[in-house]
Amino acid sequence: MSTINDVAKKAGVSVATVSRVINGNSKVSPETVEKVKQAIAELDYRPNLLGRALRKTKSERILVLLPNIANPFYAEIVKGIEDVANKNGYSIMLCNTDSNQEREKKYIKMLKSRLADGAILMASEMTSDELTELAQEVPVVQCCEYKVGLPITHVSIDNELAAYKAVNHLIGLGHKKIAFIGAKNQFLSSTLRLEGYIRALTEAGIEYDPQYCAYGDYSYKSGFRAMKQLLALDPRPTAVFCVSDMMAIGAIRSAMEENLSVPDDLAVCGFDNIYFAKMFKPTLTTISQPMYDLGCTAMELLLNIIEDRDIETIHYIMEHELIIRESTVK
Amino acid sequence: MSTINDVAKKAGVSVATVSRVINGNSKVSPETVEKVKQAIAELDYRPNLLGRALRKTKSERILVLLPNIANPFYAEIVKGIEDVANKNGYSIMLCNTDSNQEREKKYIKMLKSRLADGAILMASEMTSDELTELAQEVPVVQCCEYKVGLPITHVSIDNELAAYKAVNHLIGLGHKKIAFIGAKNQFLSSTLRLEGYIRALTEAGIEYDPQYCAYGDYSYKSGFRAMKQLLALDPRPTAVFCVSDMMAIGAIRSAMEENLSVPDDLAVCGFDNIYFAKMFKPTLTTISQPMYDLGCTAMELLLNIIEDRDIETIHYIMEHELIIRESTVK
DNA sequence: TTGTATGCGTTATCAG
DNA sequence: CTGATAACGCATACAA
Repeated sequence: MSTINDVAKKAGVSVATVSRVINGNSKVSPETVEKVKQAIAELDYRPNLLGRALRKTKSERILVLLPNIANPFYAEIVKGIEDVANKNGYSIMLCNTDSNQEREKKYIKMLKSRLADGAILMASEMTSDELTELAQEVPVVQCCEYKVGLPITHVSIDNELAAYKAVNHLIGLGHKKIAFIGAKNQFLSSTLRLEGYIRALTEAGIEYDPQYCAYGDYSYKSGFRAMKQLLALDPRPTAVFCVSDMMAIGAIRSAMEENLSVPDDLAVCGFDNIYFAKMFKPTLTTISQPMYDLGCTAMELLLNIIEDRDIETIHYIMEHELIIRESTVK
Repeated sequence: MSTINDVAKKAGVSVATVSRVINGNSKVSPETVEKVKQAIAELDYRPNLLGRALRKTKSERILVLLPNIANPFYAEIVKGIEDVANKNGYSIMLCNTDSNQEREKKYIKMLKSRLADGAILMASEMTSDELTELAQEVPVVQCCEYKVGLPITHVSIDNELAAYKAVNHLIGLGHKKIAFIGAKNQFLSSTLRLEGYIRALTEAGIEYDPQYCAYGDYSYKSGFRAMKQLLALDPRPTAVFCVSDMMAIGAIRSAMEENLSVPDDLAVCGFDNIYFAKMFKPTLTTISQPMYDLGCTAMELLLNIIEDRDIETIHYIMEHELIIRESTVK
């Protein structure tokens, strides 16, 4: 591995000149440029990014922390992040936390030690205090999940309203016994989606009954199990709103096992609009989050913070959409 | 952001001593240790990883290049990689190349500039020459996809045999007109799976007919389209072997649109055993690759290279399994 | 046991 | 336009 020194020697110039040629922001005579470029080519020299980042205290790199790369929902967001990042000369590196606090801590440590210029956090497991402290020290944007009242820029959708609309759709179809499959965790979206569910019921004069609420962890299996439990209820629910598409698909398979037809015996609504939602039979009614745009926006906000710094905290709410398909309507 | 110098001053010792306390491999008196630890805590000091890596020419970091994080197949491999890496004190960072040569180059550049100690490559777009040169310079292991005859350690399954077994299964069910949905790209697995398909046909005395072969890009949509095309053939195929589960699912939906029943009118076999394969109706017959173990093994081989170096090139073939489900057998 | 000095590979400042 | 040199933050050989 050759260094800038080797190049300088070979070209018969100083390292400063080599650096100038590489970075191209000062005047260097055409002949010297030629000599240096030749030497670089011959030695197959590439600047050491560690040295450069150390010197410039800037790495042109962004960390993206996410709980689970297997979730297609995040994959689409990441695409948006990457496109904006690359357009602006940044590279992004994905950090799979597996919802594991220890792993997340390790990546946060890298971030704090300037391995990257900033980070986008999805579904972070950190406490409010930790987050606040982190955001003071390093450019950070939260995407999708966030905590209320923190001085941290975030982008998300209106989860309460989205759930409200989904459940209203089911009510509009004439359903009275509408179940809910949610998630029991520290995430704000979980609370908000439950609240939206309750508000829609209440406004329609339907009593909210916790018995008709079951909880999972967003996965197919947990949705399957939750639905099993709900279908044992008497009277059986005729519709269910799930806070993730994966759980909704699990719920449908659960109903199928009981020889119930979807949507005739059970209407199912999901959340996220992952692309499997339309590959499925029946195709899935769901809330579509603008995943790609969420990613783009998060990255743009982060760039603002990185480049300006003392910009004010922004809470950005993006539009969602109820997509009606076969799982609720024939 | 405080540095080792700040800590040294605050504790009234030299930076060397601070460094010793942090790394804990030399003798330091208990009292000094205490003083230093106190200073570190008060300043909330964390070593700058760039400086450290630059000095040690070792980063304890691994890059994983993959073409598409949205593909659940890779997600599972990554889990294996991460588990082994973490167990050995390494962190891994995911680089999504999007099958884009330019993006891949950028990440390779980071690797070469010692931002990481090594890399695991999945479905690399690099040429044989580029790969060979890279492997000479940096610890590298290829996972799943590789090129024959290169001096680069890799781990994969026997793709030819797997395809052979899958097609043999279809033949065993009595099918004669067996179609193939493959992928036209530079990857060895594409060629090998086609070869396995041909060998199975030939051994069974069925003539190989290129007309019954269509090609896609592993995606749902491309599988859907390819099947449309094959179903227009006369006589219509009664079975199809697809080189990815996503394409197989697309093929099934295509058949459904033509009011064909799977497996009665068309038997479908996929490849990969992504977990959606068993969520689907009908559940999908497929080849299961040991994804998690592939990841673990790739990482272990990489660690060997990193820690020993002039170890010889290893070509590791792992076991696969034909999993028979509803899409081929009632 | 501790401190001094050097170098990892860059870029930036300051002379010339 | 170019060169010498300091500095980024850290770890280590060598001295004390």
